[in-house]
Amino acid sequence: MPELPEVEIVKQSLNQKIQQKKIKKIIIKNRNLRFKIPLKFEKLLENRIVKKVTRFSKYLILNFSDGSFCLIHLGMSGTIHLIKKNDLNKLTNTSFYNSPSLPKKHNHVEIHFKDLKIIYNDPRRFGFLKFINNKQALIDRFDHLGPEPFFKTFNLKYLLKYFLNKKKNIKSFLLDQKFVSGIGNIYASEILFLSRINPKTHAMKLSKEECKKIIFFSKTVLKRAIEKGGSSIRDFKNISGENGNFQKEFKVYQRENLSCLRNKCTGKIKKISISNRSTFFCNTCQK
DNA sequence: AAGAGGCCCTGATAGC
DNA sequence: TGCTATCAGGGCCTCT
Repeated sequence: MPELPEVEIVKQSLNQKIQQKKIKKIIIKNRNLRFKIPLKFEKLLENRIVKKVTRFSKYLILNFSDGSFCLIHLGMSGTIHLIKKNDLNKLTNTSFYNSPSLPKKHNHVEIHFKDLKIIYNDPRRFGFLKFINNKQALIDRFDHLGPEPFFKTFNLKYLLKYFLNKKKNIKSFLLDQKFVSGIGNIYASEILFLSRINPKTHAMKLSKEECKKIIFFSKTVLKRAIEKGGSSIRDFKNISGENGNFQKEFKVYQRENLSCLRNKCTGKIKKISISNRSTFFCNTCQK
């Protein structure tokens, strides 16, 4: 599901709801996520106060008031759901929650606060949660990740140096989190379409101008997607159950055999596989 | 040592 | 109440 824009949407909506709140209880229904959740996890989180929620790349980060953290990665199919305790609950002291959009299966982790809880749901279990002791450990955990497209360090000099003698195709580089972090399979195709670059182009063959376009459109596409609340294909929703809208602006993703949307281009969108990931492009204007 | 490919897992859909 | 194959927003690991 989630590339950088979708995780950013989750971060923003979580921040409005759980900032400065204390974790009352953790309930784990299934520990077997991407990495097994250790038995001590509940004790490590309970009674900590969420100072704020931040994000790096596709990782959500609960920042606790004592300087520790909890990483949340949503993998391919993870979602987070906010459940408010119903007012009725306060009166009757039952455990009735108001939960219109909560899936029936795969609700693996519950984080309870005083008046609400958030639930981590993940059918494929490619995501994970991990407690991190301190700032240095967090920095170490992200050590292998390249800059986000928004960073100043994601610039022409960086690309030209990185692509020197690199035969790998540009589509794979956009998905390579060591090179640039936060872009996933949807936005990689969209960025290359806007840059008019064929996804199979060897990185070392890219001109200076093409590198500039990649930098520019990486920033603008992700920024626009965030403004539109992310992309909702299949099941992405924000934590209140609302869809994003960027999928309505897809130029190539999931548009196989449809006409190219570029002004005056008469091409059709093709779907190919690159490193086992579907890749969409116009073979007329992305030569 | 860069780069390709497999694998972790469930669910939706298409084709037979 | 059909089966089977294919594909899906990610990232880590192994092999060459």
